[in-house]
Amino acid sequence: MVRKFWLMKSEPDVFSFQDLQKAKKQTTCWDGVRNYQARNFMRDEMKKGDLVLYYHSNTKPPHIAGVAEVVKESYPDHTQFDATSKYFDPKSTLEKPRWFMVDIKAVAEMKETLSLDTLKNEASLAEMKVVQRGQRLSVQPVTAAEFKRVLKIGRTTL
DNA sequence: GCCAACGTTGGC
DNA sequence: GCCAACGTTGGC
Repeated sequence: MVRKFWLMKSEPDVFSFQDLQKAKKQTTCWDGVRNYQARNFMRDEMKKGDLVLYYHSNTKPPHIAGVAEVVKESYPDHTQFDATSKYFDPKSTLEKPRWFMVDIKAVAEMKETLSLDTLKNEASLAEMKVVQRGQRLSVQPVTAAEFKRVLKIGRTTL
């Protein structure tokens, strides 16, 4: 099995990489994804041991903050069944859950965070989805080369 | 806070 | 199954 690489977006005001580091076992469930494409990546393709670039969106400047690892493969997102949750989905049932999530664990904080500007100015990263205009997907695949390059620019080793 | 880009919903 | 209306994302 080949390890794959991903980028996941989170608003630091909601749940930052530092929050993840402080969390129990430095692990969290990635609840609240309500986009089919992002769900499919989590449900079908993310495997234990895959590595994740943890991206802070909706902040100034937006940036890659750290690296995390998938520690639990997809299972139903419990918030879809919770009527008090803003992620509640009345069309979802226990028998046929619509939304899935994975657990990720903090691995390393970026020694130098990589701003979106930096990413955009990096020719070798021009193909990264996150630098492309209008790209809203909150879970997206990253190539091994891109992942490696990001770590190098961020002076970060695992 | 604005708004462009995109995804989803629902009437027809 | 089309597409207008609406809601959300997320950079700026």
